Amino acid sequence: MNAFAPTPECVTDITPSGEDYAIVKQVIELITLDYRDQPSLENIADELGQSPTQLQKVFTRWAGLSPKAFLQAVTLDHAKRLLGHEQLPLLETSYEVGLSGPGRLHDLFVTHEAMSPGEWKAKGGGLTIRYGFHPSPFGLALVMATDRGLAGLAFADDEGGRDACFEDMAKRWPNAEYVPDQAATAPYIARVFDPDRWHREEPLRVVLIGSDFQVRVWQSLLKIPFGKAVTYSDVARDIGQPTASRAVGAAIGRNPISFVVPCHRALGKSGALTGYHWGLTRKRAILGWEAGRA
DNA sequence: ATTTGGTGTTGTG
DNA sequence: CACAACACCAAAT
Repeated sequence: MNAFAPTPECVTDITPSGEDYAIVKQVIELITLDYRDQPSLENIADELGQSPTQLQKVFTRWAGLSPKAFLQAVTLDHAKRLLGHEQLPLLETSYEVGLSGPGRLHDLFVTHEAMSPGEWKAKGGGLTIRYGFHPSPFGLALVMATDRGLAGLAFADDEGGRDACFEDMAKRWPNAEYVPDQAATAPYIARVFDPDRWHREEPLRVVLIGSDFQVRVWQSLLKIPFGKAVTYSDVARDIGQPTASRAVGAAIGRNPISFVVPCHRALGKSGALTGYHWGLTRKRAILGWEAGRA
């Protein structure tokens, strides 16, 4: 059960226990399934065998958003609104708005640097990657870092999912050396999920380790302003390969630094939420979380 | 509503 | 070096 790594005790406990996450997850699933019926808090609590007040409290603490607000935020209508409340905003224009609009919340102030082609070909050879598991608002998170910055962020579904999660990440750079080091990764977690620190403090350094094409796609995602979304074909157009939307989808799916590189802000052309490497439920949750803070 | 055909890149043999 | 697999999309049933 707990054979993989010692449970983190150095972590600041702003996050709910795994149990809470499990409950919240059910709530989210229920809401997103039945949002058409606009279920009341009572209905939901009934369905899950919880008391309404308790449920309200847990959910709000977890998401910074009441269940009611979340319900509204998460309808398809919301997803479509993200794409642009006027006509479909082409990526260019949303960049304009995102970059030049006064006081507009831009994205995380992330400075990114890609690895050189040589380093990429080495598949992580000669690279030391420190990693650790930490609780996060969206479940247990696996953080990976090199001395040049944050390299990977993934989500594990439950305790048993740790190994699978680590495998999934580690096979991306098979020749790297992996060292468990909670102390090194803890600072990243603290910053990444605290929106107040995104633009004031010094920028977050990340390293994008991937093929040339993938890196271009990820850089394009980083330009999407907070609280906005784009379609896969928008991204394809932005990187100068307008017919490559499918390839873009594949590349987005391999994004190693989830949440930081906002792959959750990529939607299908109709505004429908399409896939997510760590589960559609989590994608909805993240979008809802952002909607509550926009 | 569903199906079908055209896509670019990547991982595998 | 070919080939199947993809978090897609538009056009034709």
